[in-house]
Amino acid sequence: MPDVEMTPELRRALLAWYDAERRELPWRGTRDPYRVLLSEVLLQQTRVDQALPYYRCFLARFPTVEALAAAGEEEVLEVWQGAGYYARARRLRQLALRVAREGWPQNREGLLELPGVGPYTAAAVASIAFGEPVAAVDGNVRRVLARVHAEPDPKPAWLERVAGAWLEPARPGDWNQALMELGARVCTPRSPNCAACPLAGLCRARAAPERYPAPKKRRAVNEARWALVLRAPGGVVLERRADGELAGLWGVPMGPGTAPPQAALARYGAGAVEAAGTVRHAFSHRRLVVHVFTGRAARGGEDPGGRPLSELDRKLLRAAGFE
DNA sequence: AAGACGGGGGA
DNA sequence: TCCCCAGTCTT
Repeated sequence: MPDVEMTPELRRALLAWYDAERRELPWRGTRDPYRVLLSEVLLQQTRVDQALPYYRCFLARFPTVEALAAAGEEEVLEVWQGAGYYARARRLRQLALRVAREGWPQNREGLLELPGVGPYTAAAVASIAFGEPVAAVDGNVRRVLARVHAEPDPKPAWLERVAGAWLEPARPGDWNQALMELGARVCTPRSPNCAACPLAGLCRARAAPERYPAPKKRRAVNEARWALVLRAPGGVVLERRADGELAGLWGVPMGPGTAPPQAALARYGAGAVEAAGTVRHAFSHRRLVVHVFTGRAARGGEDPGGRPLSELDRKLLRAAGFE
């Protein structure tokens, strides 16, 4: 079957739908590459509603790319804490250092070289901030194109070709956002509202939209951990997590297994510890069951409010009686 | 090509 | 519960 052709009428219909129905978001209507980029990075694997407060706080704290470049990593994580995918924040700071030094790249190709900027973000920023006629394909666009073509397994090269053919070169930024907005508001993963869809007339998946794209299976792995919440003179014993999981954030001592080994207790100068229940926490591909233990340490200790913490560590502190 | 990386919300 | 999200980087 040939690709579905995007006609001028349908293009107008989608753009009209976008103009009328789009949400008013703080990053709409700006062409400042810093703001556009920040919104795109925040929206990587994150829903609009969740990203919104972070966008405001981040911009209030770091109004310009120069301000961000001047900040320390921990300052940046402080604002990002709770948003997840913390590598985004660290890469954004690296990006700022480079842009403050060398200036903004002027096209998709150049943006692609920046840390944390992949094919989607490069195309999104290039089209929205620079007006470059390039298609941005995210999860929403992927779903819309797969459904319109009844394509169960849309591959990147195929998406690139079809999205490029559909692009409205006169309004590339609006066109990309219109397609994404359609995916987010109408052509949703489950229960799409086909009756409200401006593209319904040409959609080949009308009979069974939820079959496209075919869901991929992933496995969840349960994992046992122990965690130590130790009261100490200065507050609670916290350490900075190394590279890997939750890298750069602070948290309570934690390790594999259902109880801390003696060596761990000795390391923090903790005597007897007491079981304080379990905390469950889901990561992308893992489900943690964390056995929490409380006790006292002779030295050390920090105020948890003064360090960037993940939601997991907040749960652990709550389980141990810290609010 | 596959795995790692957070957290939240909808069904 | 399970699934997915305005993805990117590393093996």
